[in-house]
Formats: sequence, structure tokens, C-alpha cells
Amino acid sequence: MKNVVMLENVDYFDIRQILESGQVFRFEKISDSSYLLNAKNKIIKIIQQEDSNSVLVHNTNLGELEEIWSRYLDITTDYKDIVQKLSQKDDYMSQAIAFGSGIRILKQDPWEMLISFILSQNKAIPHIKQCIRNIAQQFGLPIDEYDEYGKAYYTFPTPEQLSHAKEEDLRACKVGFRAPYILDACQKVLNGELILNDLYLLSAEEAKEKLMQVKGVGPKIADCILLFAYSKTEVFPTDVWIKRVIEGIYFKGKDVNLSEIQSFAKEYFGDLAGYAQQYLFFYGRENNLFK
DNA sequence: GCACAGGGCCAAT
DNA sequence: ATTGGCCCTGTG
Repeated sequence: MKNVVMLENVDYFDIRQILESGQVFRFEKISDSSYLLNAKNKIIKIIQQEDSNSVLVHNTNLGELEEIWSRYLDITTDYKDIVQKLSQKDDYMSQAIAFGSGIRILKQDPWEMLISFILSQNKAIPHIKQCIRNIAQQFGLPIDEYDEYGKAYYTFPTPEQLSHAKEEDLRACKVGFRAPYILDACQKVLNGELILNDLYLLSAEEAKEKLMQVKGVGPKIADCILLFAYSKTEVFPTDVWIKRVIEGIYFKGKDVNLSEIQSFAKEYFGDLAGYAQQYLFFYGRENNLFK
């Protein structure tokens, strides 16, 4: 039976910051402290409690919380240590963390991340969310256990389900020139050329190489998948926002290329580069810095 | 109304 | 190594 569960004593956890930091697309804002999340073929509502370090999770139960959501929400990682180490780096990093100290890096589904970030290229975030909704509605299954708002929600389609899509079907979902990339991802996953579960065991470098064999997956998208699905926290996804932030803070505004940024991040942030990227992205983007 | 850029990548120089 | 083009949409 499903109901409400209270998640208590969670420091460094802010559901708004977690969901709005650009790592996840299948959510709806209800208010600043309340969000609907579509993941794991389920819908939950998460409500941040004011003036306390606890959150309410609706439409789940204690067993599910422990078996599914605790891992997904990265509850077991100690962010105190991460925050402390990164804050010591410099004033800007320290400010970014003070601003977004409730961010956690979710452990999302590799297949969903692969398709979602293929979609993301050269798109704005609202558009990405729209395309994913279209695809789920067309090729996923309805999640009929939740209708608090009278809206229909759908699972993210499996590779098998999505492989039934034709290019024109995908274009009808407004994915544009990315349609053949999605079909290529379906094909490589279904025929075993790319075994997504194997990548957990590989190094970030090896896994990145495998992911980039899919059409439409370059270094940025591969890094996003590695960070947001596989928890390879040493990677540093470098998009236009992060590039501007890094150039502004650490290179005196000078234009630097991708490989320079990558080697800087590896040297400067080490194994915490992925976390640093999330704090910097959220801080820079929410405040429109370095635009 | 219309130019422009958007969590990039591909293919052709 | 560098650059134009790309589907489509929200924003100014």
C-alpha cells in the first residue's frame, strides 16, 4: 500500500536544487518546495519541509523508499565531505556551493540518459522536456496509479518499445535532426553492440569511448551520461554555460578550448570534478552569470 | 514580426 | 584544427 513517507535527517538535500540543476528532465514544479518526479516507472511527489532537514515523499512506502529512492536520490553519499573539500578551493567555488548546497547527483537510468542527452544538443531545457514528454506519450506505457492532477503520465520507453518508432514518428515528437541518432542508439543497444549495464564496471574513459560510438553522442553528452547515470563523478561535462563560467573565473575571461578546460578540471577538482560542475552550472545559470 | 541562441555534433574543408 | 549547418522553439 502506498502513502506518504518522511525522509528525515537529510542534510545537503534540496529538491528544487536537485531537479533544477539540469541533470534530469522528467519532473514538474508544483511550488518552490514541491515537485512531481517521473522516474523508475513511477510518480512520486517530493515536498521539502520548511526549516528542517526532512522531506515528505508521497505515493511510495518505506520498502520502496529504501529499495529504490534512497539509491536514486543518492541519500547514502556523504555530501558534507564533498562540500567541505570543494569550498576550500576558492571564493567563487565557495559561493557556488553556498548557493546550491542542496544539490545531489541522481543515479538515473542509463538508457533514459542516453536518449535524453542525445535530444539535448542545441536545444533549450524546456524544449528538451517537451520532446521527452512527446516520446514517452507515444512509445511508453501509461502510469495509471497517479492522477492527483488529472493528468496522464507515461513511462520512458524501453529500447524495444522505442525501436518501433520510425524516423517520421520521432520527428513528429519534434526531435528534428536528432531522429536518426535515436534510432542508431536503439539499434546498437538492441543488437548488443552497446551493453549499457557493462559500463558501470568500466573506467570513465573506456565507458566514454563506448558511448561515443553512438551517432550524435560526442564528448559532452557522453560525460553527462557518465555522471548522471553511472556516477562517474570524476568527469566534467563541458557545455556552453560551464565553458563561460570556467573562462570567466579561472582564465581571466580568455577564450580556451575544450581540452584545456578538461585538463584544468581534472587537475583542479580531481575526483570531485562532476560535483564541482553541478555547483558551478547551477550557480552560473540561475544567476545568469558570464552570459 | 523576426532574429537569435539553445546543457553539441557531424561532415566537409 | 576549424567551421557551417542543423530541426524546432522560447525569448528579446
